[in-house]
Amino acid sequence: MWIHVRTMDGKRSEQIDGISKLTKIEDIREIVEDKFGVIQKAQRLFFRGKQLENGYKLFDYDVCLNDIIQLVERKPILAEVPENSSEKTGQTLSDTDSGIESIDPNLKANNSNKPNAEESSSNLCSLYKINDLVDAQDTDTGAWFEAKIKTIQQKKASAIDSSNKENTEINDMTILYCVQFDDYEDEERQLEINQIRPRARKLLEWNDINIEDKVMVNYNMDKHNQRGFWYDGIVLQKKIRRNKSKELVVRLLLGPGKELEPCTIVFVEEIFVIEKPGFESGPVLPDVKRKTEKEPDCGHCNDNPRRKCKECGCNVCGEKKDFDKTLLCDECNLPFHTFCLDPPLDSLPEEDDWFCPLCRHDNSKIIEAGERLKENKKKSKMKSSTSETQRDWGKGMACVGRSKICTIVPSNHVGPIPGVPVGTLWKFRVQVSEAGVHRPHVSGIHGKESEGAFSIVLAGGYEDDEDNGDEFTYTGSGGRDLSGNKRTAEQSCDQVLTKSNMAIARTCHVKVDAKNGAESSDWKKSRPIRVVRNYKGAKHSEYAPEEGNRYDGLYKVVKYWPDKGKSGFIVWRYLFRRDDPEPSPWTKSGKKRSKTLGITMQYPDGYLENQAQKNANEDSSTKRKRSDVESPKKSSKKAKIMSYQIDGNIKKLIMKDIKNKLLWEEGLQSAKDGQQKFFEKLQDLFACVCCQDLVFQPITTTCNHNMCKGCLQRSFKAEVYSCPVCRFELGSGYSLDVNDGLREILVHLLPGYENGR
DNA sequence: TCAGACCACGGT
DNA sequence: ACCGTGGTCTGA
Repeated sequence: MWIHVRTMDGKRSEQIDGISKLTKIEDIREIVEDKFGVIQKAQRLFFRGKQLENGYKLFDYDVCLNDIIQLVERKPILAEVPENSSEKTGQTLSDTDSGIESIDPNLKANNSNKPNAEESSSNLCSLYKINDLVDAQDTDTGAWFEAKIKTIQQKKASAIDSSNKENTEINDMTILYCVQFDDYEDEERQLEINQIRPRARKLLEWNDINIEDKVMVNYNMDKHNQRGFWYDGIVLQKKIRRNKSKELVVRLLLGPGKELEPCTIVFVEEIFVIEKPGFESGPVLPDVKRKTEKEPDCGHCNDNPRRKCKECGCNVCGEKKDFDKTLLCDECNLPFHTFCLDPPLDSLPEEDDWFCPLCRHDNSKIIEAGERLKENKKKSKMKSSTSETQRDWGKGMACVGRSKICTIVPSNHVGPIPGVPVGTLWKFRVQVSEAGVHRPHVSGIHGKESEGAFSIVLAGGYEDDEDNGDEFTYTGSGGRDLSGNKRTAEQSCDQVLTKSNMAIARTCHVKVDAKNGAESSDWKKSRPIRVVRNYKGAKHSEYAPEEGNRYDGLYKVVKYWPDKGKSGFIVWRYLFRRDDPEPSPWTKSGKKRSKTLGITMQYPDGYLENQAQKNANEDSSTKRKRSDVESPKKSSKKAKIMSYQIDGNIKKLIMKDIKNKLLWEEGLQSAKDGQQKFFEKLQDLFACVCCQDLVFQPITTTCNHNMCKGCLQRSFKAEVYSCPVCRFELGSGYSLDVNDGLREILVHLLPGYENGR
């Protein structure tokens, strides 16, 4: 597997090859140190807002193929603390409450029941005190995190503005607050007063939210519809959709001069009031943790500090205190108070490893190190977490997920996928799924019993299937015992005409007969099914591709019938016949067409680089064997790629779409690189800035930007009358006229794309 | 070298 | 909750 690491500013990006989903974070750090020259300790790695911690695997964070991890270099602490001042105010928190020191006697620490220290220091005038629970802004991301003030320090004299020199009183501007983040305990930051405020705990009712209000919202930079971090934002739009769902669009404030808009907020029930500085305002609210993307560390008690928990608190008494007197078992990783043990320990053990009573006596029940990870319902049920297998399944393409999804047509689309010509080749099934041609990852049939089948794959799983190219027989699925996560097995019972078997039968233009099967008297009226041939079909078929998977066009079911297979059990058979205007890829004209279209084997992004890296490593380690490992693209004789010929009528329409003249120029240019490139570009050029999908009922504004009519309407209903792309003021009277020319072009180029909307 | 074991993912 | 015409690792 391979992933990418990118610096937060996006200036540098590197592909990391040859890793596994089971690769540990510390190993990633080592590679990052190599490639970026950032020492491991200074690396902060983020993925979907989560900070990656050593000891965990990529899999634990759902890092998948081609995902991008962001790298932030931890900045050295800038401020120095004068020696005398550190004695007075810069006290660090010791293990008891005695370390709390009040700086301003008038302000009471909001979480301390200790009376204020009489001998509080000097003339410091601060809004906060040590141990105050605050929201603190992370300067790298601009997000606010729940944190606690650990120390309060005075800035070094030289750092103080010279104009303040006369002023001997120390004010808030000259104080640095050292805070510790709740979720990242090893993170300490020195922040200024404006980066700290009381924790947001007051929820805002929908009706109390007004345009232009500054509020605190949850937003995920990568996956906009998922939970992320907490940011400040200015409300731009507020809307209730017809289905009563609410929508809030904000401009995120990420720090001085850093803003981001428009951002659609998903968690509209969790809009918080931004607290005024200081704790003088009103009673202290109960401290209930805001939900962030990070899952609770303890799935048992949800990190509720008031709940006794034998998972994250002492395993004997459940209390969550006296952590300095807590031992962690080296095997089960559970915490134990020294004084709760039987017999209790007076001091911490000398040895590096310590085992709890249970693990010490029972050597048979050794739990793997790193086995006790974050509780994750789904993952804990998975085989990998229950069996003690050492198998590294995470390296290759067998267990990868999709990294793209086809949205130009709905998943139940019948007929060809626009922009995917007959003959298109993909190395892996997962890519066929990504392209939308055959969506299931493993299964050979895509269809619903109620809706019929959409596509099938011929992969030679049934040896008595016959393939004559333009006509073939196909066997249904089922009737096998696949327990144990197997893919194939002997036929062990009869197949029935249900589920996907029924789905295929339904497409046949004849009344369904689940008992005897049926034959259509007019097979051309059957519904078309996309057919993909896999190289494994070569076992019994001469029409299978040499490598990977090939889209062979549309076929229709002529008839289907139950048949006694070699095993003696009933299987369902189907006769498919080709009915597609595009020539079959194995014919002369088909081959020619493939050539002129410039069809080459498609590999996943980064695959060739990864292979090259792999080969380079092998060569350097075993120099003796110089077997030229298949270099997938031997472009010795460069086939001339024919530029994609756009239909004359469509070209005329394009010429008429004057508002998008520049975009079309770019689009037409890419047509010279072939059909594939053209369609990629098309979807890129005409993506709606709001929903990121291809524009639906496109509106082209006076400022020449395109967006869906619905998306712009939403903006208008929230009384925002400017262009979502450039903020050009369109005015409340702006008429939402669909650019019919553009719409017609898109419908012609991408037939079916409107169906799913 | 190859058959067999076996993992997660996406779809119903 | 269940299923499946992938793809890769392992051990004979």
